[in-house]
Amino acid sequence: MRISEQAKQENRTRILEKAAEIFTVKGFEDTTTRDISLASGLAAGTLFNYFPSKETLAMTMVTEAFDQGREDFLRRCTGKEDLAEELFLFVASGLRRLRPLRPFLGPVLERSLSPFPRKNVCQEGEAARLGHLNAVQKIIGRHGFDEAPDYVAMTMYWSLYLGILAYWANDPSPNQEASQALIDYSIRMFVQVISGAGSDKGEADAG
Amino acid sequence: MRISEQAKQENRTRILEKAAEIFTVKGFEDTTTRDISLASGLAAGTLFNYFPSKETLAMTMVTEAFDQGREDFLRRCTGKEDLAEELFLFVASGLRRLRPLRPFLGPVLERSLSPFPRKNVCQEGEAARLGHLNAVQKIIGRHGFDEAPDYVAMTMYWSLYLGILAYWANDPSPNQEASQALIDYSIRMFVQVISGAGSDKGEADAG
DNA sequence: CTTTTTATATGAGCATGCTCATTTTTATGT
DNA sequence: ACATAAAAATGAGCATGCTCATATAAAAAG
Repeated sequence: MRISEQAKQENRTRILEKAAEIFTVKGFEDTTTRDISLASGLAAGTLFNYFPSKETLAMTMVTEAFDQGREDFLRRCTGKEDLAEELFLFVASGLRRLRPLRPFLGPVLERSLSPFPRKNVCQEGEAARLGHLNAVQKIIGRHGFDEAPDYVAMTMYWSLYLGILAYWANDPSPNQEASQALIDYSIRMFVQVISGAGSDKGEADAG
Repeated sequence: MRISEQAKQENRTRILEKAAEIFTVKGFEDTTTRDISLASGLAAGTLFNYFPSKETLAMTMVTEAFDQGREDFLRRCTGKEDLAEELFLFVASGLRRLRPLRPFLGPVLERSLSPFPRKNVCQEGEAARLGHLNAVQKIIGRHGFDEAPDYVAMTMYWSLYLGILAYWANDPSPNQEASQALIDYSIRMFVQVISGAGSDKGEADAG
């Protein structure tokens, strides 16, 4: 069978749309790939011609949200914010775009964004993480921290960011205000670290 | 069929031993529950009379390591450490006991310890987290922070701790020295937060 | 218009975590 | 000893993510 480029794009789009719909209603884990295929008018196996895994399919939406969030950020950023303010704006821009995906975000992010070592790393997940961290590094650079933060700082940033996502993903307060304090604290803490606060190592040595 | 209490305990122990062996060689994900059952001299289904899921089976080992780590900590703690030192000792004691499980720890901890919302929460995982956090609270209390840390502080702690575990789980340096810096920084950062450094909220408001 | 080539759709089928009706073994009561 | 009840072992079977040989439709070549 051969299909027009247009039909192919339409299939891909339809899969993403239907998947988002069903994920939202039934959750990520209770939605089967057969559900999605059939709802998209395709056979069970065909879905995997478009996305190599259920995880990648979901992460495609997340990655898109991340990208849009970054664009929003660039548009909203005035350049007059201090480092903490700018990071807050950056994180908030991302969350705003992730908002529609919130009902099924938990299991997806847990699998794909986690820094725990795994066998089959999801490509989209890696890309999302690197893209995000890269943007953070750029922001930091613009604020005059010439020496790039080391692995310690960036590892801590990612840990805190995942914590924010996890908390925010099931923050029951109407507009996720409860998450704001967490974001605020986390960012301020991170800024302190890369500002070199307490940068003498080995104070507590108890190995 | 009815089996002596002794035989039952022996089965349980054998399952745990064999599972650890095979996990270590093949990794968590490449080990099937059938592998474990057969190696333990049991039929495929029998394993699930002893552990409700593969995840719980693995987490049983993790929980045991956590518990032993806590005991070690109490034994090694002199009471003269400052807060950061004591927390460092606590974390190090846990890691020491987790060491044998390192080869297959990644996927297990990712699933079971993650704060991301999921449908089927693993009981052992919840217990491990609460036990750990509880111990941390106690340590903090002993150091004269009467008002218990709020959810923000404890959420941040857990985020940082998971980051430590993830980094440590595949830290290639001979004795995981590279993880020490991360632990050190993370703990010092946490101590700063609960010490009230920058406790005025809402400085960066960009929602 | 026919043939050939190529890209894609298809659904049977596999592996695996887990369930459950059934079978088997032990303990208890007489 | 024997019968009955309780507890645990068993393996067939299910759901589901994913693979792959095959079928099929469009495009290219003749």
